[in-house]
Amino acid sequence: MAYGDVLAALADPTRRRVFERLRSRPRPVGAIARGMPVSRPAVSQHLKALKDAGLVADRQEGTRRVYFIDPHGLGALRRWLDQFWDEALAAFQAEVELGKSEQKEKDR
Amino acid sequence: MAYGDVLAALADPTRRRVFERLRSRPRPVGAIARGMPVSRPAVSQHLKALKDAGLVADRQEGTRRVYFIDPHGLGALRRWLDQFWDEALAAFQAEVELGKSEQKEKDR
DNA sequence: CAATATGGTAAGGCGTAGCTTACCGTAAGC
DNA sequence: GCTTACGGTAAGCTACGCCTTACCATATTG
Repeated sequence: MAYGDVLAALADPTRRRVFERLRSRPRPVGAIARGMPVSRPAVSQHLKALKDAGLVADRQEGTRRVYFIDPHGLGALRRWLDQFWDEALAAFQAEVELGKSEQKEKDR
Repeated sequence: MAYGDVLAALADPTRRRVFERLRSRPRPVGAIARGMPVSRPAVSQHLKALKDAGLVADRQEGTRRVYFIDPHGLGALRRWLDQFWDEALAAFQAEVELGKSEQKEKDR
């Protein structure tokens, strides 16, 4: 749920590919693994990581386990990103306004 | 510049801390490293990674090298996130609309 | 022109993330 | 009730990421 965990989860290319496979619609594990360059257990492990990060959720459906996107994870990332963006932009503006004169010793 | 590189760069907690130190204003390497739990060379390596991902840029200033936020990296991440968010939301809506009846075999 | 400050880079060590194979549990189908 | 499909988990290997210590280059200051 923390944005740090979300970033860590999405950093791995294979895991991101698993995640993006759920973008259009929910899928069971087998369907996700099909056509992937790694084994099905690997996909299961990635799904667990994604779930722990709040990026996906799952429901049991007979013998299958269907995974789908959980908005919480991306929501946390989005909030951090938006806030960071605003602050950085403001700082940049301030920097320009000051004409980057004086206070060279503001390094601390 | 690619969002994948941005995610990988921001996944590491220490590197993220380096990055966030530039949020308020530009700083030279020494000022960034001060008070960090890792050595200055480690910070230099993190800065290189951040720069390669398009998250920071730098300018020479006398004997110092001043780093500051580069909007390109976060911009790429934001675009990906927004697009993903829209598509996932639409898919979720569609799923609900269909009342999750029929097409169980749409697994592919 | 020496002495000092600043910071990039190489080399090496260590921990851990991601993969595979093997195994086990559970639900459905005949 | 057996057999088959589906998928989670454990054990073990390998590779790569991050850190440290050394070293070097450049620029300022006296």
